[in-house]
Amino acid sequence: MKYQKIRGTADFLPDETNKWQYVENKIKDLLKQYYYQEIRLPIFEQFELFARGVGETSDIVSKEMYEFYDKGDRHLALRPEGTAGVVRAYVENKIYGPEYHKPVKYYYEGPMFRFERPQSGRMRQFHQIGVEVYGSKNPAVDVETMTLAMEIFKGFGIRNLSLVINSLGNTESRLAYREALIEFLTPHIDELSEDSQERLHKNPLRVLDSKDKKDQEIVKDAPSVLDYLDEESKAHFEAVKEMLELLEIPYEIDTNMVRGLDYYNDTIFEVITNDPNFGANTTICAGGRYDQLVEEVGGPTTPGFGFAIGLERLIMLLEAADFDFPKLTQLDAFVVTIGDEVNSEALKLVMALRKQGLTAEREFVGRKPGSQFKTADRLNAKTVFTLGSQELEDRKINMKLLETGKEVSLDFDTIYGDDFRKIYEETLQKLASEE
RNA sequence: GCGAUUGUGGCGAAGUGGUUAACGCAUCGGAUUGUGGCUCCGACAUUCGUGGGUUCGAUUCCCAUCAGUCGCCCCA
Repeated sequence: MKYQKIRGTADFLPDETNKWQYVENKIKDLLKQYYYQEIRLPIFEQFELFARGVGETSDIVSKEMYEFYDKGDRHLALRPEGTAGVVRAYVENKIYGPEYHKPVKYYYEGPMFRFERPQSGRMRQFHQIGVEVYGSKNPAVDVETMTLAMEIFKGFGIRNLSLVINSLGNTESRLAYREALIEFLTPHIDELSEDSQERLHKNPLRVLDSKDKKDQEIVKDAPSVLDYLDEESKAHFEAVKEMLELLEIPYEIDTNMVRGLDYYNDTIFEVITNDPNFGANTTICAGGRYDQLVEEVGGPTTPGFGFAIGLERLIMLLEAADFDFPKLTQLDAFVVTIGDEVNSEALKLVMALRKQGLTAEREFVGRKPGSQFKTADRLNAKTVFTLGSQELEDRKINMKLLETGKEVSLDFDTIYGDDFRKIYEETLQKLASEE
């Protein structure tokens, strides 16, 4: 094979896109109810935006970004996540201005890029749908947004969902906690896994969610972030919990849950499923509050809250659960052709059917009638119109309902008439009710 | 970046250091000059991911490379 797709990318053939369209549409419908509006942004941005926004030390920036210089020697990167770009657009377009109703609620959808080792549910080009809310520190924003995340998954009938929350507090308290954590872990350094030993000084919070059994054992007794929150953060977290209870949304607190991206503060959350079809606990959605990022990117102090859903993972989950994706395309009519001499009339016929709003396809390659019927069957066509030289001569054609095998003869004049759509529907009814 | 594993027609899958590379599905043709889901017959890989090496001979052994899958790291 001469050319093959780049590692970690995927071709989505119609069987797949059918599922994707269904899932995307369903999510977007729900987003509209929450008054989210779509924002579409470039796939590449200045490298610096991600470096500053996501955090220079994060793995995403330091080793997983697709970065390059264009012919104008600009240092660019393919977006590894959606939030930084949305924040940039928010600032650049001065959405913070008074004419925009606050909070501003945007959603985005599209491909993201990370140079990682491909694995199930993890591509180098992958897709996220995410939401961002700007301009309110109200804990109700946190709760509304987390609720939305949960509702999206519930809408697909996914069971065994849990909402896991935590609070990181503000910058100062996080620093204080970081110190305390290093102090706690240092005496155990020899017992920690190799990975965690490395993390200890680079990003000690990451030790908290190590998968290593021994690490987990040690970390169990580690100090909790929640004990380091200041009054404001504490009140905020309390309010969030109360509102979740008010809405009767079950949640768990995991004080060891942290974030890979550096910009979060206060509330962070994940939606986790332990659907038996899907293996172990899997995070399908993650997000939280980021009150410094807009300022970091050059705008006025503006609180933010958001989350992103990995679409590949969501669809994998649905497939594993044998989710019944409705077919988005249904062929109303298939035109069977017999003989070359009907070629032009078949074209005219199929166009006329489409003009009536019907979904129609015809035979193009001149196979034998039996095969054409088989195809019509396989394409799940409702009806078949059989066009041969006899029909051409008589100006009449048979319309057959595949389900029952019943046929009726129609004049060309009727089919080419302006109100054929109505006649078509009535004929369908009639054929279906016949013995 | 690390580790494991796999790579044979459109798909699934057997197989072997020597040459006719099973079989199933799908597809196409015929039995049945123009009507579907059954049956029967026939066709369909100058070739076993790619490149190199060992050998008289390699799809089979070795090396490299590309790709898939799974785990670690990381993350949605």
